[in-house]
Amino acid sequence: MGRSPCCEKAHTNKGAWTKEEDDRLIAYIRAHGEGCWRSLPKAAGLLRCGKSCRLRWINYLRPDLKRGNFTEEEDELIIKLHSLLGNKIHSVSKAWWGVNGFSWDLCCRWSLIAGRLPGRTDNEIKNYWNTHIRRKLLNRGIDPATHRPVNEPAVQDVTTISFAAAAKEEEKSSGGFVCKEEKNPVIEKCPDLNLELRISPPYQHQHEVLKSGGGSLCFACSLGLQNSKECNCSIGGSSSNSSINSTGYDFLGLKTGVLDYRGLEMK
DNA sequence: AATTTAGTCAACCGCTTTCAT
DNA sequence: TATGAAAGCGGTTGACTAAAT
Repeated sequence: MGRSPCCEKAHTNKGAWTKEEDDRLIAYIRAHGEGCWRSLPKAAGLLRCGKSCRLRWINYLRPDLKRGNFTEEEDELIIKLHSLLGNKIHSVSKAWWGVNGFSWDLCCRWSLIAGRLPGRTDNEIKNYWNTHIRRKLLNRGIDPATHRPVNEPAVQDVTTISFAAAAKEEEKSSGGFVCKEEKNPVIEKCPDLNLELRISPPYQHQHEVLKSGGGSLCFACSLGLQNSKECNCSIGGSSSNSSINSTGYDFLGLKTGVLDYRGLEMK
């Protein structure tokens, strides 16, 4: 059953990589390409776990990495993307995202943000956020977690939707399997979850319009934010700014094609 | 010059999802 | 269908360096 173990943990090096290890890894990947991390260490003559090799390559050795300082443009893009993707929507159960047609990928913010910044890694962006941007936002008087002004009173009694609670209730009464798609969500108060980023099931109307060649979704709509102020496409409910959409620009000031969330899939 | 403190970032850890068996 | 390892992710740690005292 299952696969064989990836490596013998007792015989693997840990800690900082040496120049020799780097060279071996680079040489091996140049010759054989990326992938099959499990067998790579042995094949490359490295006393490292495959996981460690993958991390070293992705975060440090990849030739397409852009080393050096982040530009002002990159800073702003990270902030904007984080404001959209960085909310704590993890608090909604993964099961719910799955059964309701959402991709859980949308919650993996650092990798998504990294996907929009060529040559930057999720680890690098994560570190940069924690060491630079967080402070930068605080200096601007903005809470880096919520992207709201720091002195703005905290939103109390944030209403959240717990599908887990509904499922649990049903599980109790039915004594077994629950088809979550049929359950009504239970509205509960949950002070620790800020759902500034609104979520909703896929919007059928959008697909109808798209099918009939009526236009393309803006980035916000693609994330289920069609009723939000970020929406600027002709399909979204709140915005009447169809002229913006017709130019193909989304709220980030970039071409929709660039930030179409279908292009935000995992690396 | 020595010590302490703060900042940076590579690497590790633990978790979830995916996929081979 | 069940099982368990691989892959991939975000959070955290700790070694290192620079600045302050």
